[in-house]
Amino acid sequence: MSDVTSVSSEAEQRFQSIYQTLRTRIVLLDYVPGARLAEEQLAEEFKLSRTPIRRVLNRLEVEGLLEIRHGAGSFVTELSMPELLEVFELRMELARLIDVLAPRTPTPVLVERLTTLQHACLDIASHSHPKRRFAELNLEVFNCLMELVGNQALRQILEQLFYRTARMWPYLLAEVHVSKEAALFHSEIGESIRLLTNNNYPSFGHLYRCHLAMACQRLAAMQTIGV
Amino acid sequence: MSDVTSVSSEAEQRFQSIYQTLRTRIVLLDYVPGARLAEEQLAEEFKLSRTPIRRVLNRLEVEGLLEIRHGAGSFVTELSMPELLEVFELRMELARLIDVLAPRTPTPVLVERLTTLQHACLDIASHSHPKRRFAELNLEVFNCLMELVGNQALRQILEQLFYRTARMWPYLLAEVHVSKEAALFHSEIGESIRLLTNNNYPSFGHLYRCHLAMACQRLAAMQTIGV
DNA sequence: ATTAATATATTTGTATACAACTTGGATCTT
DNA sequence: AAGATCCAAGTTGTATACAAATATATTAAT
Repeated sequence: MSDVTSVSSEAEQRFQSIYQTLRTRIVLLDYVPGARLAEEQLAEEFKLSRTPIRRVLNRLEVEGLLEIRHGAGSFVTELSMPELLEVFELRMELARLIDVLAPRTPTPVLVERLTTLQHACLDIASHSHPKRRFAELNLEVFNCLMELVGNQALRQILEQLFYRTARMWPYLLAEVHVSKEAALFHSEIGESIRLLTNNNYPSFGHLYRCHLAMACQRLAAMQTIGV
Repeated sequence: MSDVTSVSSEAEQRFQSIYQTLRTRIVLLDYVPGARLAEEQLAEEFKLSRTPIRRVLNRLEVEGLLEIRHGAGSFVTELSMPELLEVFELRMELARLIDVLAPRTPTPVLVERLTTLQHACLDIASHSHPKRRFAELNLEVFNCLMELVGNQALRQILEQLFYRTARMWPYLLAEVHVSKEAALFHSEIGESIRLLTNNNYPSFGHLYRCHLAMACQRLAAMQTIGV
């Protein structure tokens, strides 16, 4: 994605920056579901007028992370379990396509980044805000792995869907289970690295699918929300 | 999609109307690749200011149909053969998922609409503008078929990808081949109807995939464009 | 005549004032 | 006191003036 959206104009850079910032805040639950984002307030924070802010908010609405109501405000959307499961199902099927559609050779620097992130998983439990830290690492790992997707259209879709479900971790995960989940994540990254360094990268999609499937099961086991 | 985007506010209705209008114009080549869309001009046409028009243009840019350049204008994107093939490949794989993820039972009214559209295919050749007519019917048939997709996330994605490739028909198809292509389309719709009325709808995705695959082959056989 | 530089016109991006709408509270009625 | 009504404050949507950037035409230099 960042390859496609090659930063061009000044305005585009600003947009991307604010867009990614707000998206991250939503996904990390800095803005919890139901929270209101005031345009004026954001405009002040980013030292801009409402106009460019509105463009970002509109985009986030299209992506399903915001709901803008005339005269009322822009509200972070709620998570609904049926929707989460639906999107997860789709992500699982799409994962298989990673192997089929133009898989990319992992670079050494990618493997190195993954290894760094894997080690960081060990420190999640001792972090000041474990759940948030876990969500952060989840985000970073995802961004790494997306480099393996050669089909740009697929990549864009996977990204969109990821950000639609990524909130579930800090939202649903009980504080007591964070360390267990972190350990699982650590081993998952390890498996990915082993596969990638053994030149089996064209079956990475399969592995990723497995990880998603297991995550989906754990998700379904968590407390029911939404409809 | 039209179920999800349940028309709400006045502004949202206006947006949807203009958005779909412009998208259709691009897909039907009323706006050819490379053409410039002036905000001021569109604002005049729709009796609005530039502000809501810009929202529409931004959305079309995200969908890959426009490229907006500061100080220069908003230009309809060019078609590139590699991108078309890439998106087609993805659409083919996604088609299979229609059967897996919440397939919907076809309603009698849907079958009736399809039958009407099928008959309309016979009149394409004698139409005043055959290629455009063909593209129109292609659009309408697609909208019908999307009713069979129960997974909303999948539906949204299929729609997005469709509009990214739908332009190829009026763009690449030679005038002499329109009647041949129309006949093929006629029989494809026929096959779909037969399948749907035989209560075999859970395998509709497979059939759709076959149709896409054949279309993709014909596409590849057409004159090379882009890179 | 050709080319480079400049100026002007055109177009998109931003800021801002105002309109449309929603929400919460105050006031009045019963 | 409960409920309905109305008003006012606050928020998003739209229109518009201006800034920033680009493209085109003009002019000057070689």
